[in-house]
Amino acid sequence: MRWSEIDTIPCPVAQAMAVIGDSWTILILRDALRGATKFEEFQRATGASRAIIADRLAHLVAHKVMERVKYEDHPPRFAYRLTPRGRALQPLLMTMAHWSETQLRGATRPARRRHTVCDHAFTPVITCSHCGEPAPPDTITYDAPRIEVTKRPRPATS
Amino acid sequence: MRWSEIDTIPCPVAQAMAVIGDSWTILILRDALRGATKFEEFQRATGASRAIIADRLAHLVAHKVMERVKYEDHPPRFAYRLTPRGRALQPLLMTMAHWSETQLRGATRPARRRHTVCDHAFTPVITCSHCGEPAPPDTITYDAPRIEVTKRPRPATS
DNA sequence: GATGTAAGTTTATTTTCTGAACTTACCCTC
DNA sequence: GAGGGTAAGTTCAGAAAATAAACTTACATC
Repeated sequence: MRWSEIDTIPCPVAQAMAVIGDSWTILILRDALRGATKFEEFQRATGASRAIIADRLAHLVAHKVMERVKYEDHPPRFAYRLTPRGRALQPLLMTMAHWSETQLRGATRPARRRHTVCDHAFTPVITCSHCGEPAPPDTITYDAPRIEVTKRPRPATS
Repeated sequence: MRWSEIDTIPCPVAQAMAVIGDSWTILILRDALRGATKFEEFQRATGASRAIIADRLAHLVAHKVMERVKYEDHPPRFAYRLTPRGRALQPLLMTMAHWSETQLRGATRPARRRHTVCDHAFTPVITCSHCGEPAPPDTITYDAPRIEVTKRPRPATS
């Protein structure tokens, strides 16, 4: 199976990867969440080739993660802005950064996130929408385990 | 810049992508979190080519996200298991699946997650480690905005 | 003896990426 | 008014990576 066909897999993770899973795309989204909007900004900040930036931005626009808006007519200039769907990726990027900071000992010191509600430095904690308590991996089960869709030949009737 | 060089970028997100950002890798991790351990399981569940599975598993092992353990000597058989570092990716995958389920209208119906602490269906909510309240994107600021590391020539003193 | 399973490796072909230059269109400075 | 800068791409040839399919080793089962 080709990578370009992952969007045919009926799985939420695969569907997400079809939209944001290409190489460089996450870095583009990282920069968009930091405020980048221009083609050149994405190119410089990511370091990817211009052809890749053009391709990935078009892909994100096609999937309504970003929108392309003209902000100047002569000469034509465009800004790429996150849509609500794109802004909804912030928790994903934050979770990824947190994993990186806690699990990989790189040369990067942790970002200092501040919660403006309580005005304190914090780390993200995933909790349960029902009881509000933390929901670490070992406290989670799935009600309807995913069923492996296997094609089995139907017994011939003719 | 080549994709194989992202690991040189001093940014937590880029460092994470260097470890888990290749195409197919997230699907391999998805299956590992679902309980897959064998080479053939990963190959069948993801649909990627055998060469890709071999390459990606080796990469994950090299970065201590998975470990390769022999579970049979004659003939040699190996299992790939998540390390603590790998299991720590569960929140990332869950956040991704949640984004997909809420933001993409695919043919995939939402997984029914259950929190065993309160025994209720739930959705993941990111909260603040300090006050415990939800920390949506618009309540988060950064204390030390990332500084662009630019080399500027030191004024000559001789 | 043939088939199946498991864990890969090898190979030829196809696809994608990279770096660099090129294009259009305007503005600013000397 | 010539040259340089900015912005948003496109084009192209060469390099790198992915793909499908076959092959390998080693055993177990039919």
